[in-house]
Amino acid sequence: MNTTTRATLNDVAREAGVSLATVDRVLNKRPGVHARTVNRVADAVARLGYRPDPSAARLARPKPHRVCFVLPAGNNSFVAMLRDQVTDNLGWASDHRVTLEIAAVDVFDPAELAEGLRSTKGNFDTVVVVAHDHPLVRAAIDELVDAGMGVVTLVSDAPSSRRHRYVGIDNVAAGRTAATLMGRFLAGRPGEVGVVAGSLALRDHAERWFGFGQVMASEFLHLKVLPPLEGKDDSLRTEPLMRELLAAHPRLIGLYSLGAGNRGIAAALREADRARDVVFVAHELTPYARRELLSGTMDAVINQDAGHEVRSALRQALSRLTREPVLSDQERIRIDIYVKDNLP
Amino acid sequence: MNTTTRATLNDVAREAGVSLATVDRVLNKRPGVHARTVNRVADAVARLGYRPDPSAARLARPKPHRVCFVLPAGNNSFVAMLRDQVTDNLGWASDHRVTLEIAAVDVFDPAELAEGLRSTKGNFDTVVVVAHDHPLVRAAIDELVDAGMGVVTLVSDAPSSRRHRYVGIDNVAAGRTAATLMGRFLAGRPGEVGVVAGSLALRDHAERWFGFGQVMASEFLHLKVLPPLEGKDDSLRTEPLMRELLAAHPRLIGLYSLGAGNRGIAAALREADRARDVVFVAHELTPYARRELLSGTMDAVINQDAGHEVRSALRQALSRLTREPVLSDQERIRIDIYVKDNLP
DNA sequence: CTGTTAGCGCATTCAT
DNA sequence: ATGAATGCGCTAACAG
Repeated sequence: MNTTTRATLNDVAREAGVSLATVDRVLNKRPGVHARTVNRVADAVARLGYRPDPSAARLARPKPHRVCFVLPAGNNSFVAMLRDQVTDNLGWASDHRVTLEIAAVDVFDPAELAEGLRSTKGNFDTVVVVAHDHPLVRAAIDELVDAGMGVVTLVSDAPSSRRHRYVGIDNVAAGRTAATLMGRFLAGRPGEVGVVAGSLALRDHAERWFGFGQVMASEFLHLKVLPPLEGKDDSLRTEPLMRELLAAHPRLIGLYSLGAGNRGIAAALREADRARDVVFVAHELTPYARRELLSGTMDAVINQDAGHEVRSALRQALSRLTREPVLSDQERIRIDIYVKDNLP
Repeated sequence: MNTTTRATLNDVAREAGVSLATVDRVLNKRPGVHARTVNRVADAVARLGYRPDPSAARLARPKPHRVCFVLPAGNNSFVAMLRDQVTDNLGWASDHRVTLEIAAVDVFDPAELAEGLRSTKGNFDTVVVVAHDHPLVRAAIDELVDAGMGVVTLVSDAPSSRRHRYVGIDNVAAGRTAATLMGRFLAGRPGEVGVVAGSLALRDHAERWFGFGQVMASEFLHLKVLPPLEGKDDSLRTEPLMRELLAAHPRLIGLYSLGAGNRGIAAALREADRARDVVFVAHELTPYARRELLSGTMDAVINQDAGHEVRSALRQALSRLTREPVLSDQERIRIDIYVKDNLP
């Protein structure tokens, strides 16, 4: 079970018959080393099973890695949770010789996001961004990558950009999960199911809707899914929309809210006195959602753990810089299901 | 957002007007320092907001911390997952100057567990144990604690012992969660619900049963919960039990398996051709449970993440040794719910 | 009771 | 193209 004492850089140097500095050059792929020497060192590394000691590496590193979180501006609860998680990790970051900064941009404006991203160029080693799958944003991301920076997308991906990692959930699967819960909680009752999104132009929202529709159409044919409403993730807009929906659809027995703005939805449900009757499935376990789960207005919440996401983004950002390995198992972001009984 | 450059031990020494060694003595609570000096140093630490650099500390530490995992013997799938997770973390451990060892003992025999625990005394700094809430085991744990070792209970706790931490889920809440899923999936259908445990003498099993009963009795009065069967977590024993149960109860429409031995249960359900009809809720997302979820035999699985548990136990074990802070948020083990759509 | 000193393993000048 | 030397912040052995 024990690993015998690790080989050090010095061991490798001796084994390869070269000096410390040379080994360092080949390990960090710096130029100016003869090909023959490179091989010699590589062999020695392999023979000794050398792995750099991360503690020593950190200690010796003269300047910190700089990472910037580019997060949506505004007072959305989930975004607030992300922001809090970043500040909660300041100590950890400092222990690992990394400095953290947060920038806020308007997510619904791709040009501004792109601009915000570009402005980090040269000032950071890595940027972690809640992206938006839009040409301007993709271009900005690729520009940073070309400049040698690390780019990690968080929560919302830009898959066709050249970002190094995406940290977040599979939103299609999340939509499917919501559908399964909806269908099973409704257990055979026929009727209509409403869907409220923030904006279907947002890739994650579109994906959730897609997954939801997939399962509803194949497994719960007795339920009629209504066309999605778009409330811009804003309670002030979702509330009237929801009020109309309820008035127009007396047979509505289920509601899937795949974005934010849930306070408005809950308010309309209560006003119509249908909060208990309608099965309400939403996303993100905010303090507010927690209360609604306990009150019985919400029946299930699909969640992505903001803390886990921020830590994972940090670990992956670092691993690119230090080539420390990551345990892929630990970095997989789960699709959490919460009901009133398993709240953390 | 940035932390200014951290104060070092040397800064503290200078600020307090003493030497490095004295500061070290104070910080590590070693004896032989005048009370006045202790205060001087403490003040300097506070004034400078000093936090030790964990990398430097690890690098300088001459010998590794030794931690021993005392896990149940046998071929239970969940225990196999725990074991695998320990070996998966060997690299991490080595990076943190800790050595890992695994010992296997028979969980169902408290005397053997106690003996196994005692045998680690002096050979390890910390032991992580899947405990058993039994007087002999509690005594053995307390003995290790008295000897200055760290003790972390994993998955199964011994609450009245003096263990430093418990890493695992709230099993009462897990039972309640199972009941809510059962009740809602059954959605008003009246009938009987069976319960299969490993042994109600095991505290975690008893707690799950308790939580399950709580919710069933208060929220789903149309469902009749049958007395629990005990299958020793063994498919060879659960299968015949289950076969009898099905024969005796044609109105059985739900089954909660709160321990292991699920293969036997599924086999009996299939044999009686009632796998699709009975709502089957079980624990632990083993490779086997995964398949049954996809096949539709199992309807939901309550899980505790073995990887998360092992890493958390490790971090907490280390934090006691190095007094590095832990993010409590990160150490909370979630009660995961899996359906066929959100499988990792 | 308190101070001095020598590394831990690596990154990085500065020489050669 | 390669090597020697210095120091990161801390622990622990050794001197006073």
